Amino acid sequence: MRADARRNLDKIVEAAAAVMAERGAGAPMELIARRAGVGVGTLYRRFPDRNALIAAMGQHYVHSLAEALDRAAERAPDAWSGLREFVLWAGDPGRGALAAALAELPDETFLNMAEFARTRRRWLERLDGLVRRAQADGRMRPDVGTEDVVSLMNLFACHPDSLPPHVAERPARFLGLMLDGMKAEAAEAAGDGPGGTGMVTGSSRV
Amino acid sequence: MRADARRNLDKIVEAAAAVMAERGAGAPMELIARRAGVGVGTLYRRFPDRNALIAAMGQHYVHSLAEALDRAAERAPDAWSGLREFVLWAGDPGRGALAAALAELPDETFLNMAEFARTRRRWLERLDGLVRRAQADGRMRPDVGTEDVVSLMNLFACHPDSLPPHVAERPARFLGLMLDGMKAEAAEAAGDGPGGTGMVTGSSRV
DNA sequence: ATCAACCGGAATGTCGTCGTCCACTTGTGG
DNA sequence: CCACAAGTGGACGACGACATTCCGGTTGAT
Repeated sequence: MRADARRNLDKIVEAAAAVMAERGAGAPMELIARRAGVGVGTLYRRFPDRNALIAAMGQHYVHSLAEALDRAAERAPDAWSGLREFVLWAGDPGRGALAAALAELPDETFLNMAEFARTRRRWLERLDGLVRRAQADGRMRPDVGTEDVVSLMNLFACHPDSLPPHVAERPARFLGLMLDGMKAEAAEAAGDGPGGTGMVTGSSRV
Repeated sequence: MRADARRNLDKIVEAAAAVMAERGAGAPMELIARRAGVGVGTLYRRFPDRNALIAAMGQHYVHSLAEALDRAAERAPDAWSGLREFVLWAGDPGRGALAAALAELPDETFLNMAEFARTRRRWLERLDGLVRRAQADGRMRPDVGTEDVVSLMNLFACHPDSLPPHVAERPARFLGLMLDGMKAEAAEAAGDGPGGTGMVTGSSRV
């Protein structure tokens, strides 16, 4: 691979991440190309179609999640604070938009992404461990679960443009409110809870 | 106005409300027409452009909000439960999408909508009263305010298609979590709160 | 019975985006 | 320094999704 080609590839990946974060998976290819300072032709030679590009983004994304979780877990004084910090970080719309993009991807795209799946699973397991610890510590309600944390993280995972302005401006406020709602102290007195029969069971996004 | 024309008008209004609720303000006019069992021509004769249609929807919407609030307030045993019930009702994405549609409207559209503004103000005042009462009762944290309640209500006010599936399926779970986070018991121990210096001050949607 | 009001939806025009293609430029090995 | 394979950019044709117009046919009211 020629040196300039390599450089362009890097620029494209970077630009794609940025553009998709702010406009979603459907962002015009030309926008991405321009942001990378490159012609559409170049973009299409590297990634034959949009899905190829998104898939490449996915690798990055899931790795960064796993890393962030580990970091939060080891730095925080206890499981619950670690969880809180992580959710606040990961729930930022800019990051979430990429998750949304990945979720829109047709399944075929993932056929040969074994590593992706592996990383994802490991990450989920660690998250689950953290949740259990927080609950064991008596800091977190027992009637919310790992799935809820994941949901929370992905709550605002859509194009920032389609988020109500209140949220786009201060996502952390709402995430914080929900985290407060997950604290042990906030457990319902009677039938006043988050309104469900336990866990959210749908498939998650990330 | 001829009887059949009148009938069609009603059908259009009803269909527009339904379609906009599920597809946002930008929903194809033809879709609305078809849902109403009417040709696009008819739709355009009644409402010269999309904004006219949205404005008409707005009247309905704000009235229904005001009514619902009154209902909740008088039926609930106390201010906090009334608030909770109202938010759960009003925060449903189907309803919220119309609010989003209204918010997208260019300002000129509202020039001659004095009644709209009046109803809106009255509604906001009552909501504020309810919040104060809930706080006075010691059921609601003092560091969240009316604006937050409104934000909450409009949190999921966007086209359901662009909501993460988790949310679209169970909006009440997340609303419930946030409401729990607003309860007095969930107040932060120290710097652990919803992450802000008080109220959200941006302009609200409804 | 008459006719103005009303209707449906085909037709037209616009817009934004995709993905291809090729004439031109540039890095690199000899 | 050269020759040429590798790489580049962006004009271009095709497309699909929509808004809006227009008019021949239909229907309610008198």
